[in-house]
Amino acid sequence: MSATIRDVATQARVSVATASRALSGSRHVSDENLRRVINAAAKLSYRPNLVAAALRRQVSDTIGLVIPQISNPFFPTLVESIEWQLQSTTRQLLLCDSRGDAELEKHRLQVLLDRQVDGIMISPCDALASAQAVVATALKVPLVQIDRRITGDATDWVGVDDAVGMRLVVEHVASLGARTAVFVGSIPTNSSALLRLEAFSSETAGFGLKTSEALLGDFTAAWGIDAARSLIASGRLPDVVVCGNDLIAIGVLRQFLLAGVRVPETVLVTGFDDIGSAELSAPSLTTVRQPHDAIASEALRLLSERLDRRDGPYQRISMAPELVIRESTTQMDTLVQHADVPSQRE
Amino acid sequence: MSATIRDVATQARVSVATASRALSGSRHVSDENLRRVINAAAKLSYRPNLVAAALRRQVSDTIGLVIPQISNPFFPTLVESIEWQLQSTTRQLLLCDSRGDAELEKHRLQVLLDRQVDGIMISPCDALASAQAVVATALKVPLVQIDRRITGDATDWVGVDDAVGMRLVVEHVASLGARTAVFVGSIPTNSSALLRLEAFSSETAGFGLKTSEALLGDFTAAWGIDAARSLIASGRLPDVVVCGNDLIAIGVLRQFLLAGVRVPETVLVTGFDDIGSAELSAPSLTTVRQPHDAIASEALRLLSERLDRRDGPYQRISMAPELVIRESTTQMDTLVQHADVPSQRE
DNA sequence: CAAGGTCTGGAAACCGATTGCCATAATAGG
DNA sequence: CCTATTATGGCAATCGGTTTCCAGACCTTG
Repeated sequence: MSATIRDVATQARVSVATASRALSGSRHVSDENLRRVINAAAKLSYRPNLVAAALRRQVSDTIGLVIPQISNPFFPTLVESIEWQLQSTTRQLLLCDSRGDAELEKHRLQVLLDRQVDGIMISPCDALASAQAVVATALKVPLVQIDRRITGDATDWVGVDDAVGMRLVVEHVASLGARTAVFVGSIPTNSSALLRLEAFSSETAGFGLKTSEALLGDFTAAWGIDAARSLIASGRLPDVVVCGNDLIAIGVLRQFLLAGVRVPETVLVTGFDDIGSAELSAPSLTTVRQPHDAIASEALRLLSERLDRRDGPYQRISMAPELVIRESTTQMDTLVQHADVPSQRE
Repeated sequence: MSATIRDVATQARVSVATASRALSGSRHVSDENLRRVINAAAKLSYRPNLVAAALRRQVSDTIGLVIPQISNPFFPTLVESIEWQLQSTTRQLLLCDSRGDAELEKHRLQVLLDRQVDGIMISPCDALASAQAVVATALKVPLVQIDRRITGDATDWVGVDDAVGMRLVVEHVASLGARTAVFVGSIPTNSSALLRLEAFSSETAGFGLKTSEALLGDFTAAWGIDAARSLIASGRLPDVVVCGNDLIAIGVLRQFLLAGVRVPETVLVTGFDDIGSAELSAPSLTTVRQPHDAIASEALRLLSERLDRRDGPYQRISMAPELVIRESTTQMDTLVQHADVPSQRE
């Protein structure tokens, strides 16, 4: 097997304590011994066993990340930011996908605790059903919620300001002259779904837009397609379809295209998140850009603060998002080319 | 702090050995003692420290996964499959993103080894530059390459059969009457890029398609956009643009749409991978579907086989993909609606 | 009834690091 | 010159489990 610190110590003719100190620099050792230990370690290609170190130090240099679904394209970008920023520390990421199932999520949290993670970042899949487990976990280990959060204010949280994002959207479409709007979102079991829905209601009221009943499903393109189909079937399209996230919006765009409903000429469409395909859809999608990097770095900052001070008041950091205006709310030259295509509906 | 097995033993009035055996079931203990240990553990809400167990058992129940880039939408689906299948074992996933950088990748592998992972799954970012580190790592721990692989046959591998996939594509477009084809792919630094490029050449030759020089960049939509722009600028569009992956194809579609080049009427476009947005693009994309779940389960099977038998011949498992025919190579009713739009070219 | 086997429990070693504590040497201060 | 302080090294405890080894009880079997 591979060399242990005992082998290094023997080879360097010093005690294990000295070898350990020389390698970790935790205390000063004489130049002579330092040199011998370094050489011995190199000669044996010594690599410290991090499991053993974790056991003794009671610090695993590992943080757990629990997300609802990695295949929802919003999360990979977030994971990427987190993973990248972690990489500059010595910490490593233990990834868990809860599949949107609070029971499974609870189990995952338990396993992370058993593995002695130093901290946990979680985007709880359900504002209510996740609450108990998240709170219980937060009592045992530094925990920061990210993006989504449970109801109540039991832990640190960092995410986008959904209300501001929705305001930007509504303000924008109102300025384009939209008078009627409909919200296509997700059933509000998680905080993002709920906050966006609420913000849509209050902002449309504020800007004097007429709304009809929101269509609620889940955060998938498939639901966007269904919703668009019902809207078309209802025979009354609003001026703007405001979607709860980009996936839904892309589904809506897709279905409108198939049905010959022209976007943005006949109806405007907006999304939320700014996932990669938002700028590649046809038409490209006006949406609210989430500041992943900033969210990731704030989350890590909160986590390390908690490591230093386990008590202290909880913080909620909501980051202002940015509106990205694209074709789905703009008359573009290229789309004008198709202006002679007969519209399916008035 | 939380209870240890010593506390449980004391509470149950048995030795730690008995407590351990009762809880793990590694040896039979009397009904009476079993009952007492179970009760004591429940009473103290005992949870075993998995770090300690890992140190003693020399098994961490952790496997490392190294991928080139989590934000490339192909990988999240793969990660999801792996993570999900792992979940039914007791193992956990340590995720590493190499950012397409062989040096970083090497460092990540080293850290995984230091953490005593039981096995590693890696999609090497560079067929040549990754080779040394991958081979060296495979000597120390069971390792299976997944999707991409290094040149040479040093380790187990499981992935899609790129050649078959490309044959399906070429066969399909040839059957639609395409006579000229151009490949838009990635510079062949990784195996997927190389194998698809090579297969394109041989299959087009086999089916008697004329090709012009391949356009090579990277596996991004941005490159697809660039490539499409050059194709248009060159003034001679082929009958079909075969792309190295879906992201590129989506970029190509996007640029063609902007430029008024009609797909599939004027030119056919195909992708590879079948990422989520392939069926949502406009037009939806004909592509080659990767069997993620099968790849993931085979990879895990190979890994456990290696855990049992460290030696033994290396296996390469290539899974046959499936062709998914969509609008980008089919005349669809909805697109016929636009038939009166003047074509931009000839 | 003796000899061998099976079953169960406990003491202690062990995994591989880190670190508290003590001993010794060297240096400084009075 | 003697004491106080600092620098350095090593022994051994420790983290929290698992597992080896041994002992004693009980059971078979010839």
